[in-house]
Amino acid sequence: MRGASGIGRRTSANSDALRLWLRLLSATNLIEGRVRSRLRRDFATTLPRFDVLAQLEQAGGGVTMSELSRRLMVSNGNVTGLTERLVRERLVSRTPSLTDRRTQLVRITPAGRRALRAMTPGHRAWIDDMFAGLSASERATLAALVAKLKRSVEASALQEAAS
Amino acid sequence: MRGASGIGRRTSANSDALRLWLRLLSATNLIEGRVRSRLRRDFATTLPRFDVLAQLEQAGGGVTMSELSRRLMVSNGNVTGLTERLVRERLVSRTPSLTDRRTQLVRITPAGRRALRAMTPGHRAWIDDMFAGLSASERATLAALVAKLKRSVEASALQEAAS
DNA sequence: GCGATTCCTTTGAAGCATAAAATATCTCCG
DNA sequence: CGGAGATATTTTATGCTTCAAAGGAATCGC
Repeated sequence: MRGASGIGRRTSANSDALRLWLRLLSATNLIEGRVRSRLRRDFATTLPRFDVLAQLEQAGGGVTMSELSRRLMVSNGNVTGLTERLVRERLVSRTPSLTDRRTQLVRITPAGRRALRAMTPGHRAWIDDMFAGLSASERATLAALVAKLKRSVEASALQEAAS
Repeated sequence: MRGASGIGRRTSANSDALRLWLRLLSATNLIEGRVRSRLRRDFATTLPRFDVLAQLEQAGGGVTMSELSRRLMVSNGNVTGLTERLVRERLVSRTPSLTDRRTQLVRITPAGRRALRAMTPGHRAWIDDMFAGLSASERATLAALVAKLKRSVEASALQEAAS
């Protein structure tokens, strides 16, 4: 577009990918922002807190800090502060492991489970509303393409790591 | 839309939307994280800084703080600190408007333009690599669906604002 | 002209996020 | 057994982000 002489066939593909990425980012930011502000307004909480509770509930038993970090896709340093605040609010418990003195086991408390249950239906309804403009088949196509994109990104990461 | 009667049929659609959303979020987080760490590693900068420079370059002339806030889709308060740091690094200038004493005009400096030009090709190549697993037609389909999703989200926002 | 309202920006408090270094523990190989 | 490396977690420094509140400045209505 700005390149004068036509860098070649790849120019249009490149711009396509960049534009697509910016569009994707803007759409997810839009959704994420709305979820965040509704969580704040309706439940006086934040998205990371909600995510921690949801992951702990889904995990069932106790989860190590590292495992939580992987599941949330955030750094382990971050997980320390995150659970710290949730422990302070009594929504989560953190106990040393009996078998490995390096690790802590994080669990959702009954209060945490109550809080999560109070939020889940609303949360699901917001998402549903926001995606309502897409038909079921469009959602299926989108899901497949996003899955493929994710594989593509992971492949590109592997390729770079190998060099 | 939240009406009572059709909970039966809508259940699976709901889970679909939620799963799709989580997948979308995880894919964008993956890409964003890679862009962020490469910007840090190769250019010793951050994504928000890059975004500010790119927006200012694209804007051409001076841009008010509010306009920058809208373009970046971040809060006003955030823009203050962001430009603050970039001004300190001499990549951006900030001058009071002559016609409206409430506003500041932010501009990219020659040094900022140089820095941006140094980063742009690499940035575009990363994105291109990460999207390489999708064919041109898949990218086009994805772009169209994301655009439609965005409209859907905006419609849902309007609808809520009206109530 | 003047008051009310709206707009632009900054400030302050809290939280979220990363990377890098420090600490502690575990594991495994010799 | 002992030490080298791997793993789990916290700490530190820095930066990004939001919301809410507050200030000054422009504009609208009269």
